[in-house]
Amino acid sequence: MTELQQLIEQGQVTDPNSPRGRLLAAAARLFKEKGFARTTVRDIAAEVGILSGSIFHHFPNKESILKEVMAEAIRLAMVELQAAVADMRSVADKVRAVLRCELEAIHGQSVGVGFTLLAAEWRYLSEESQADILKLRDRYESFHRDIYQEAKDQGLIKVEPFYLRHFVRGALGETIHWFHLDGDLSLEGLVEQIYLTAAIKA
Amino acid sequence: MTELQQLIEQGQVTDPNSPRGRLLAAAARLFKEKGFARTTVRDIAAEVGILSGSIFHHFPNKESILKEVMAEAIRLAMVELQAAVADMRSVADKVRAVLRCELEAIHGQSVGVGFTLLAAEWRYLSEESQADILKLRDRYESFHRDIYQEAKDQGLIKVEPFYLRHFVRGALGETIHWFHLDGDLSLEGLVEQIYLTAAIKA
Amino acid sequence: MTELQQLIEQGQVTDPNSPRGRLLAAAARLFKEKGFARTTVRDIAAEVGILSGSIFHHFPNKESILKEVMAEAIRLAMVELQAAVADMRSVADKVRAVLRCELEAIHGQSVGVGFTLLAAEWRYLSEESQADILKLRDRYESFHRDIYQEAKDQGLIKVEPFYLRHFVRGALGETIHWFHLDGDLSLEGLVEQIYLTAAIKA
Amino acid sequence: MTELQQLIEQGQVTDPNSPRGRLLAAAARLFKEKGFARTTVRDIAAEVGILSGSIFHHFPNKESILKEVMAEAIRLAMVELQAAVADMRSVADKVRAVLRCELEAIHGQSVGVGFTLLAAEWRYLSEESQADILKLRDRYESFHRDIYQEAKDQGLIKVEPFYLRHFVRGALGETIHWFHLDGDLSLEGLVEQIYLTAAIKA
DNA sequence: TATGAATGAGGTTTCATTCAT
DNA sequence: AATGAATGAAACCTCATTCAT
Repeated sequence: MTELQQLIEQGQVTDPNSPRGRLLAAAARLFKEKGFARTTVRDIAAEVGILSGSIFHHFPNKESILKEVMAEAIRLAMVELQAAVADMRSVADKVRAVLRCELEAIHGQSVGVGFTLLAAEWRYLSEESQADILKLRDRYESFHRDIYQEAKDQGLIKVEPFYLRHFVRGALGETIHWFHLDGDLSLEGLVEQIYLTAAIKA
Repeated sequence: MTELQQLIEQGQVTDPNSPRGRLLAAAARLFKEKGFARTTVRDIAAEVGILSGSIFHHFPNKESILKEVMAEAIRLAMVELQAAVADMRSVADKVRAVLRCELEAIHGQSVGVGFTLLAAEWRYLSEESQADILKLRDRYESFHRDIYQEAKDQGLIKVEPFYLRHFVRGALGETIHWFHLDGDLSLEGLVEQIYLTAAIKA
Repeated sequence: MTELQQLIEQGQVTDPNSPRGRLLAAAARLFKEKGFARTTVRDIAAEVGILSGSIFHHFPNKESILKEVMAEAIRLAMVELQAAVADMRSVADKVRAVLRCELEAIHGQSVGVGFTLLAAEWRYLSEESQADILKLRDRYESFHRDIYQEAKDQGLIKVEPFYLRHFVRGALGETIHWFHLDGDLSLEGLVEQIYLTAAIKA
Repeated sequence: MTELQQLIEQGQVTDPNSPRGRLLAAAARLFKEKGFARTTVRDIAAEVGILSGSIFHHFPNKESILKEVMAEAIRLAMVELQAAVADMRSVADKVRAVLRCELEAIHGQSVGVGFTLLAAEWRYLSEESQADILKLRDRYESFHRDIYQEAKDQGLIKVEPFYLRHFVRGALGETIHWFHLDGDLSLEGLVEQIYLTAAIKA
């Protein structure tokens, strides 16, 4: 994972082998499984083998864990997105890359499981935290929209990139509820279905 | 609202003017605003002007309020869906009708606000309740898929109805986060954008 | 049940077929089964097919139900005790009669099930109620002690009646936890075992 | 108290000076005074100077406190019973020792006050807890019965040990309601009265 | 950095009791 | 006499957070 190591060195993502990193991973897993509100700090602590009081040496409070999980998920998704598109020449390939990349963030282990939480547990972030995360997220969203704009300029799609991105984000996010990596449809196949649905082939 | 009155008389939906009905409406509103976990029964009770203990004359526990909100939202959405499609002749009109109908359920007041909660607070339902609600929801989903199947049979769309429905549900559900009835884009316009994105016109 | 009818007519015991009487019987049964504290007025009301609020037309509060159950149990036990001894000539027969009589009150249906509660739920009576019930109970206890005094005067037993009555009351009360009417030992046999243990035969 | 220290070291009884131990002692006292149902966890916490929430660091729920009070009372009573009988040679002395020992458990401070609760609050134990405590209690009861069997073998008593033990347990338990250590009758005198009542002297 | 006991506010739920109908 | 909705106090319990060790 070259991108991951790069981010770790830059201090933008916590080393998953550090106590803090293991805490984040455990929290992300539990938040996804049971929801933020139903996950107790005791649960998280138990998951990494420490006592609940010790968590507060690493995070000022429970909410900050959620915030950090989300922040790291976006940072990671962002670099992976850039890397995925970098190799692509045609716009069609770029669109497919972008779709695949987000699906991997949702279903894969690459970004931890934190990416999913962005939608599901958004409400449990304080307003300040929401603002902070929104800034990170905006760059990520712009990147998507820019690709779609390119596609529109080339006549590949008809809808406004602004709308298309919202539709696609919703459609991809929803896959968490019905698509499974080990099912009949492969992730690559899922990309193709989305592509087919939303884009107009030449 | 003829459909509503009909459901009330059938006992499938609580009269919004009854104590229980006002409780459900208040709960739905608060669940949507603050989330199920952050809403206390005291909040709900205060909203309708009773004390928290009195809630338990109407519902056995807090979760059952959420369940009932969801159940009534689906029942109402279902009859509205059927009514909306009933008038339509062409498949294209039917597709537009189901899109508009679901968007109205999400953004309008017609179905209360309970419809939104189906996705957002699903996790807070016990397994038994989830199973019960799923049964209701299955009928609703089948109805959508059947329309899409018709559209596919007539060459209007290319993707499998199963996938398309999931994509559309995700895309429409996501609108809660960015679309507002009093914004630049009308609901009718939103329907058209979705239609344009997902369906291939002749 | 001549004694029962007599008491009913005197107004000392409630007619078991009246609403109030059925309430008392149901309460006694539930108090015995689950304990006073764990029995709700709703439980009692449900048992006789009315709603909880209606109970308070018959009793000022929950505690008064317990008190009345106890009071009627003692009144009934008292007349049965007197009747049982009336026929006996020898002191030995009288002693056996009072033992049998108390065991019947504990295990039989004669006194309702209220007699058992005197010991088990005594604590849940207010001080005033305790004083009232104690007055009733004192007559009952005196009756027992007087028989034992007779037995002592005739050299049948050695211990002071005061102590013996306490010992016997404890021993008989405890039978509720291990003796069952449909077991190997008959009630008559149980009387004999107690008699054998506590009294010295000639 | 050598036996107590021994049990503490074995982890079978909580150190009365530990937080948990003080909690148990306070709970036992309150349960005895007001009954389990009327004693609130706040009461118990206040008694040892902590807040109610802190109780749940030591016990999972209120019932488990009662269970532990009972369990420790039996464990302690058991070792004291064994110690008391160990010194005795004649069966008559053993029987007296056993009676004295149980009376001390009921009236003394030796076993805490938990022993009394075994009878009085038995109902408030869940079925699982009842089963657990019964196991402990069975050993204790067997010990008593074995002594009585010895006495019967030597012609000291006539009744079956099984019945005698039940009678004696009831009689001794009842003393809680009328016998007081600082009254006219000494505990030793009480032992003698019971002995006289139940056993046949040569 | 970790512990673990304690905090203290707040949560859901229970339930005897009231009262207008 | 009965209903049934509401009361309101109080119950048990949860849990993020603190802090001395």
